Amino acid sequence: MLVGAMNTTRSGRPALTRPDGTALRVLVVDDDLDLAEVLTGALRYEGWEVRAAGDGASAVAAAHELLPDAVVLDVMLPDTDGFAVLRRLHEVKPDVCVLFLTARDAVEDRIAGITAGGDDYVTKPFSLEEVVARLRGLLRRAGMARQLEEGPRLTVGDLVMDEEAREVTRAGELIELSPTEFELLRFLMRNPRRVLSKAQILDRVWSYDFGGRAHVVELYISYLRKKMDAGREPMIHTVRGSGYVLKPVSR
Amino acid sequence: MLVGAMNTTRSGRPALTRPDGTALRVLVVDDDLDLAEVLTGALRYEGWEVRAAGDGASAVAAAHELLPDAVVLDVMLPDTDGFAVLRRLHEVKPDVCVLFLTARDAVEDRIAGITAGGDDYVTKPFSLEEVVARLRGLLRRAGMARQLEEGPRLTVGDLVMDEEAREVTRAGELIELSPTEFELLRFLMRNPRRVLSKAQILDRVWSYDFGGRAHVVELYISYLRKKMDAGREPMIHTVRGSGYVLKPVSR
DNA sequence: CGAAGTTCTCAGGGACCTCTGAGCGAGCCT
DNA sequence: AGGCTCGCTCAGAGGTCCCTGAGAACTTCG
Repeated sequence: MLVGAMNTTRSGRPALTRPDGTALRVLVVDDDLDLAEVLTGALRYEGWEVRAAGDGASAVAAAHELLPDAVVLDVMLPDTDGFAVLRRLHEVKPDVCVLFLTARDAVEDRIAGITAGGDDYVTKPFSLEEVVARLRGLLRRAGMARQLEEGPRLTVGDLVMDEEAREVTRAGELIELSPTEFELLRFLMRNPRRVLSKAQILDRVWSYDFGGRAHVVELYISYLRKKMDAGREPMIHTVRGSGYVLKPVSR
Repeated sequence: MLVGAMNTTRSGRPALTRPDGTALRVLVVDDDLDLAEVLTGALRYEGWEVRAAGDGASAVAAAHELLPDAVVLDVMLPDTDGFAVLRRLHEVKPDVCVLFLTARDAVEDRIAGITAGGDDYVTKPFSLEEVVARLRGLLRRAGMARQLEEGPRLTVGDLVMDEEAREVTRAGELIELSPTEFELLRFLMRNPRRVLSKAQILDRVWSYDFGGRAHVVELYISYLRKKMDAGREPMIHTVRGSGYVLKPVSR
């Protein structure tokens, strides 16, 4: 397979790109360097151009250089608060999308209003899948992202996921999923025909501070199978010793 | 699907545009920078071109550059009062629409006199849904807005809302709603088939200074259900862990 | 000034979700 | 085949999320 001519993610999936076909630019702002590192890696994996900053001042400086399409912004920063940074960022680039990171307890507090513009937020601890999904949603709605293949729906064989309505159907039949089941399936559907290890799944779908064991993944795969593969040709396959694959039914 | 060619809101809804198809231009004038930021974000989210100014002098200057179709104008400004600014604005652009922001106990007489010309006002603290709705109404009545799709009524399945008459019917049957219930339903109807989190709903429907808990949203959803879903196929669905969706009944 | 309506707080209870533990079966190796 | 590892599933504890009734504070209106 030839890549290089086309904008692709490191995972081989087609990337969301800017209208001119270049990579989307994202700025990550968090004073927790480990977390910033993880986020940066995950977003690069999506095929985006990423820069990181550790405080409000360097965030504004970086924004001047990068002119990012989106910013992932920790509300609690050492030097300034989210509102101030947001204002400065909007001065630099008025149409930038913002995804806020916030502690769970702070939600009721000050976030109300910040996100009112159509921006979004996730509460710590979050899963990488969630951050990526929210960011994709923001960029898509902002019209900054040009779709190469996928629409707001994810499709694998007769399995269809509407991320906005949080609805999943198989062969037209509605499948009800719990939040964790939904995120697990989303991760699988975004990586069809690819074996995903239990460790990979844990890293992506579960919160970064989850200490649990791989057994949970087996359990949730089991739940998913019961709900979507029951009485049908199975789409989720076990690769013993390696992990799981989601495949459209072969014919 | 290609976006960008067409004028759409960041929410994906079709936008109100100027007769020539370009984005409507709005000027926000308020010395509370946080509030101005929130308003700016919310109006951009509607697909409009927005600029902000913090005092009367810079408002007039910005108006010269932007030539706005509408102005959101705080009556209390640090340098001059709103009425003086209004006169200057009318010199710059005689047909501009004005939405006043005013404290609840402000002298309603003078406001009434000014708004008699067709302009409108909202009292602080307000909800973003209300500001957006008033502004849409103003622009529509002034003939500045070209309708792309929606008229003054919103329709989801057999549920119909006439925004101007403040009337809601389901299957032709009139449903009486309190002001808050009405705004909540309006927000839901403007985002059908889309899961809205309680935080999002709070941000849009409740006043920006409302410190209450997400619990209120549950309560009002409960009220709405009692009034519009009672004895019928339900249209409001709970998505546990995520929020609520409004969906037309069949499929 | 009383009555009706509206908004919000509080608390109980129920439904659902997540994860643990254990038993069992299936595959793999020698 | 036997023994081992790996994966599947059941059952259930504990926790979280959500719904709803009751009522207090406030506003509006007659």
